[in-house]
Amino acid sequence: MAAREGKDNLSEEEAAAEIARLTSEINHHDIAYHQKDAPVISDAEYDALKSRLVELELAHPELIRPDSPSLRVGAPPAEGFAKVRHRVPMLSLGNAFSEEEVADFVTRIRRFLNLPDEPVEFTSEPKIDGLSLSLRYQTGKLIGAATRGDGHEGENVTANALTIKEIPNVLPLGVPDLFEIRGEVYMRHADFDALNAAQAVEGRKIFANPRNAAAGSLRQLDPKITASRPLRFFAYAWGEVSALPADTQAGVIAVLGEWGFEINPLMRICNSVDELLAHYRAIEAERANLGYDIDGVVYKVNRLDLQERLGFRSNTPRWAIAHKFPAEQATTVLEAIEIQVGRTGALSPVARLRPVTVGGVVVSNATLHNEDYIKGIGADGNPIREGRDLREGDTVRIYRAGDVIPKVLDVDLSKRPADSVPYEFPTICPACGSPAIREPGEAVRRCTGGLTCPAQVVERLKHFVSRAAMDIDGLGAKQIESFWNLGWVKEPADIFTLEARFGPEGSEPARLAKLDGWGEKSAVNLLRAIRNSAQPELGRFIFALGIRHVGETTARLLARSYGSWAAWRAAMEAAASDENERAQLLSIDGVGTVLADSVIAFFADAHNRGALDRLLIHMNPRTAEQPDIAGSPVAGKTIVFTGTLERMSRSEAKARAESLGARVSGSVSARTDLVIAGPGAGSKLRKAAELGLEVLSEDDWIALIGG
DNA sequence: GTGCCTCGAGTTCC
DNA sequence: CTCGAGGCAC
Repeated sequence: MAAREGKDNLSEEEAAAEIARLTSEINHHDIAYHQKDAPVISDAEYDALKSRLVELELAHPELIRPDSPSLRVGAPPAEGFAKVRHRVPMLSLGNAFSEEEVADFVTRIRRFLNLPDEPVEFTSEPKIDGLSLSLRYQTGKLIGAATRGDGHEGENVTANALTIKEIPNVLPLGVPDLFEIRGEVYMRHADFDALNAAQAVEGRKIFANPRNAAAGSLRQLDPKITASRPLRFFAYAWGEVSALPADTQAGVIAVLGEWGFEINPLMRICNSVDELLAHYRAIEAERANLGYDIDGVVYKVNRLDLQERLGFRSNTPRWAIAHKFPAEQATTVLEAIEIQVGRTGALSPVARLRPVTVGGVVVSNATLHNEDYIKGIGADGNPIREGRDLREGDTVRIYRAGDVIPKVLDVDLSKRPADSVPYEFPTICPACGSPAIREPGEAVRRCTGGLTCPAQVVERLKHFVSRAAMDIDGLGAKQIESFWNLGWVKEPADIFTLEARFGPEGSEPARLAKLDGWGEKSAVNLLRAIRNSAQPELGRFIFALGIRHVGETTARLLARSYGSWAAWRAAMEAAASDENERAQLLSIDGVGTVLADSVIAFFADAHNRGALDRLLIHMNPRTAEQPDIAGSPVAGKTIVFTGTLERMSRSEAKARAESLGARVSGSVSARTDLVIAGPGAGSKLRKAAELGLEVLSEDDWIALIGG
């Protein structure tokens, strides 16, 4: 190994010692900076430590420690923005596109809160079409600004936010110690036009719309450029806070106005669906005169205690919804219908369109969902659009669903070419030629090729490395595609043997670095990221396996229920022949027969087991983290609710129990720890008595969990 | 069996 | 983002 000394001429031992020293020093400063907010060295000194570490790691990749600060999220390379984790996620809102959906939203809330008749108060305000930003104030000073990103992790744009005039750098005395304010950065029409005119004069980029201009301006690496752009900010929400200055949505927002933020003047309080809809129509009528873009109206439950009770679904709050304006439409020609094969073998038709601008974006592809959608048939077998099947050559109306996803709305039959023929959906897989079968009652036609179908295998590999699964930096769909074509990666385990294939200890220079688009640095980074991914969260790992019916949420549910990989795998393999084990799987609230059988079949398959064995040589999924259960009286217990709950709805009770670390099951068994029975409880209560289980009334339960 | 409510799997463009 | 379908309550 002497030949592999770095260009700094340090020996392996010396380099290792220095890396260890740098690591501990940087960790120390990270803590000082992030947790105590009291840096003890200058940023420049800190950066010097970091770059020395990276330099050593580049020279001695074999010495990179899995806990190296250079790998840490939030400590990125100099280019681009640092990542910031949102302590309170920045979720998106559910959407309503019709008055019925708004009425459903209100009904749902009343039902959840168990207030079928009483009015619930809502705020209603325009939905600004900009980009959301979270501003963190500590003792009244702006200490950080982050974009939404994926909702959990955004980009640190503090330096840029500081240049926006409508964002105060300091709040008045007496504000809570910690206050995260959230709102929308946007650009007014007049400012946008002036900016584009100036850009044109200078021969610079013209922005397609105010939203893009605002986004582009905020994400400038040079804050001076951001400062020169006419950005504005409306405050409308908050994230992590040490105290709240009011107990209603409208009350808190009004206080934000007193603190110096711009708040939207069109916010109103509404007491009924009719009032919400009236306000929606009023805003829609004013839309063209506002001077800035909006794309709908947002309704929120006004009382914060009710918001808290309503809580969150996996990705959206239950207490708010965005009522969207109808989407812009455009007409173009459907030039061809092509078929893509997904990881489950699903054949998905995609429309190739003559490019057309819709809502400021050029669209050339659109999803067609499935066979029936092309035929114009709905799920119930009835035509959605009588006689409106889609044919190549047709003139079609398209729109962007939610202003994002292009969709075909319908056909202009008057423009249909005389020689057009109905589209024939293929019955063999275009990727491998195997028969493509449509199960009775299903909408999707699937390739039966399984592992012999190259399209399915590649898509599964892409899924394995995808963001929500293993999330390996530098290894995305494109890289998987090229490694597959080279024959380097045929199954997940191969990802972990890439290192042996092309260095750093193999051939010199690395074979990877010779490929188009790869340099030595990116190769080293990739290998490091792969090594760094060897201990994934169990839930992510289960999701990565790509078992049918097991998505992100279910994977986490399984991880939480079984705790460790070994326990889960053993249980799933046993469940094939052990009825008790299968019953235990089915007893998990949210797991039914289809899901259970899919998982059991996955583990019964010899090829899958072999691929797992090969993969697990290289990795070790982490045992699932339990929810925050400090002081929780029900942590780790299995709970069953039965009968009618009178003080909260069943879904609310379930959500509360889970947030306290309990496992909510749908059926009573010997493994049940606690049964909460309301009036009208029947068979489950009897069974609980037979088994001698602890049974609580709803009042006891509420007392137990503390209100 | 029916009617929610959620989740999974597919998709676009930048 | 939408659609289809799984899971569960009624």
